[in-house]
Amino acid sequence: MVDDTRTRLVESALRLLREEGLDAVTLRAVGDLAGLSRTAPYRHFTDKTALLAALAVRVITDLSTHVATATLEGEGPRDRLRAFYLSYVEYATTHREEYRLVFASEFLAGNHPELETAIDQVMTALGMRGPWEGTAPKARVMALISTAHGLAELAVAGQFAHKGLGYADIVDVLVNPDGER
Amino acid sequence: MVDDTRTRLVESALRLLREEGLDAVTLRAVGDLAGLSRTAPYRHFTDKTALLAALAVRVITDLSTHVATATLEGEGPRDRLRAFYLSYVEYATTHREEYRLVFASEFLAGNHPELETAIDQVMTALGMRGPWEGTAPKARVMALISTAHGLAELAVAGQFAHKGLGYADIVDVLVNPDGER
DNA sequence: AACATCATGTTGACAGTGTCAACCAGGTAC
DNA sequence: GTACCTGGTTGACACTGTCAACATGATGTT
Repeated sequence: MVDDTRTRLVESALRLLREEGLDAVTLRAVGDLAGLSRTAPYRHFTDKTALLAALAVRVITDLSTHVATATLEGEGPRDRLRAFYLSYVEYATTHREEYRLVFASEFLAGNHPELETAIDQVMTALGMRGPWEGTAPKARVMALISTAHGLAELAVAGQFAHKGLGYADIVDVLVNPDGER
Repeated sequence: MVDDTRTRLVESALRLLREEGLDAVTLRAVGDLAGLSRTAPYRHFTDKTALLAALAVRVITDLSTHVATATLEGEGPRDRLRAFYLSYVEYATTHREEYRLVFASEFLAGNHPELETAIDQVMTALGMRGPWEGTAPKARVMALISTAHGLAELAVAGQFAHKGLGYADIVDVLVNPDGER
């Protein structure tokens, strides 16, 4: 109740993003859907990109919990690694527009500390709960995230289906690099 | 000479992209810089995204040759793998805007077969010339590209520097996953 | 030679967009 | 009771992609 309209704005933006894609997330549309006026977001966000950043924080938190719970279900380290990759990519492909938003160029370039720290926290959380529980140095965590992210983006882009592959095939290679079976 | 103005338009767009960023690549600016009028691009491209797709093809070809030559210099398979990753990420970080363009959402979603096939060719070319020369099945090639791409995007986003790491540190982990030295 | 066609280019106009300035209500503080 | 801040509105602006209409020169056909 404290910041009701602010979250309502973010929620409206999320609905637009999900149902009509990123291009449909316009300040006017967000205001309309929230039952407010076109420039209402300016009372809660300095910028359009600030609104999108807040939205991205929401999305990345969802992604984080989805992956974290799925990863925990793995039994051995290899199982957990596979579960991590699979759940990450699964989320990305079933939430295409949202996933794209998180890594959209505006944030990569821009100064949105709010989002930066959220990404940070999620990354370390994933790394900690990941296959190398607790013992993972930073570089390993980043390698893990890098791979998952690249995988997710190419999967979303349809580069695997395009070649008669599923992303599970790529995950197989990643989990089992030497090809033993 | 055959299609002079078309390539001049692409070249103008590339200059704008490099010097002022993706947002500065507007149809009017491109036309101006090419000494033409605002809507001149419409005689050579159906869309703005079609122009950007042509530009992306140029960029991705550059990236391909850069990585291919660098990779060939590696001596053993591990050296070549490291050279591949390093040169890929190096290109991405020194050509940020261009690299982002190639993987911008419009193309990922859109129907630009021209670009799709260019990506295809480059991918297989890279895979073929990569560390598992010739013998690499499709899934391995895609795993390689996925990792390189994820690495590149996080590097461009500054997620490594942000933690006191260089991308070379991550490459170390990727090339030497078991941490032997 | 005369004419039609087409590729290439131009200007004018239009709907949308992010953004800002100005204004307005209502609650809070002194 | 008056000043002030917060959250909200409308009007306007510059800019964008895009289209329709028009010009013009080259090309080709008869």
